[in-house]
Amino acid sequence: MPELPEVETLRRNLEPTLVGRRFAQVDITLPKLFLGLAGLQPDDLVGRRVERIRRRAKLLVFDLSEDLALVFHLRLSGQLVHRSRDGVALASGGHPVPAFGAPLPHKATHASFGFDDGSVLYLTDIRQFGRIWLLPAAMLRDFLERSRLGPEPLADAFSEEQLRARLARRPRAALKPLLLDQTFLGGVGNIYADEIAFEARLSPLAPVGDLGPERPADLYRAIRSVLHHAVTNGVADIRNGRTNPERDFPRVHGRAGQPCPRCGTTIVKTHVAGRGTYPCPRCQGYPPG
DNA sequence: AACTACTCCTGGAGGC
DNA sequence: TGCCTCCAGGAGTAGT
Repeated sequence: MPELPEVETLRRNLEPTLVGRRFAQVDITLPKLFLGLAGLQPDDLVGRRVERIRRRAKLLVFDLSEDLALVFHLRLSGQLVHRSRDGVALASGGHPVPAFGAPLPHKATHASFGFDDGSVLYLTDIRQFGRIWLLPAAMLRDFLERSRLGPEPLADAFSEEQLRARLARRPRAALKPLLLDQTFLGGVGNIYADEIAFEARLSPLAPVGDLGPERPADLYRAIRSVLHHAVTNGVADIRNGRTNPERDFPRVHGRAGQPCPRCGTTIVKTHVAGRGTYPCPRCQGYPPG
């Protein structure tokens, strides 16, 4: 599930509660989700301290003492919950099912990390697609480069000019598949791709080479504003594809049959790149032609 | 290079 | 109630 805003929110939540803590005990109950590089095993975490928590695209990266790194990818349904020795919620984030306040471990809790203060970090992942990598810090750069992730859309270094240059390299690609391509841009997933296309008033099927001179600027502003808004004001709240009608976000994703918040036209559901896609036919000129 | 289809999984929703 | 199908916020791989 979690896309850039959810992972960034999780990172900000965990930072104050985990940095400085030492691993005391590690329990991996679903072995396939743990990938130790250079022969590292889960128990190699014990005694290591969390020095820093970073994010790259949808990856959550723990820099550890003694030159190790622990990397999480929550994929579709992973969540992390950090609880104190007494079971008090310290921090949580990721996929909201099961509810963050539910008893832990849940039957889908596949890894737990105990710390020196008695607190525990639980990884719960119903669909088992999430992964954890433990690797030497010296391998982290290669590890990240191998996935060829595109630029960080919220970084200062990500400019409109950079976006234009990257669009120019893929002129025949349709907008939504390009936004989902992690080598084009790091961190956008299915919900935010729809929200960005809506904000920019662009069809998810529009070939980006046909946007004309002005629209890339709209797209750039939409990428920045949609992701920034989500990180700042709280993230998407969806349960199994159903939008929570109490919230104004997402504005179009999951809202087939509801009126467009801009023009009132009924939002439709279609499939683009094999993913459920929700455009406003009028605002976004969908379908084209 | 750039599509699609299939794969890894579980579980909730809705049709009958 | 049960059974069935479809769908779900990701991404790697294989085929065309």
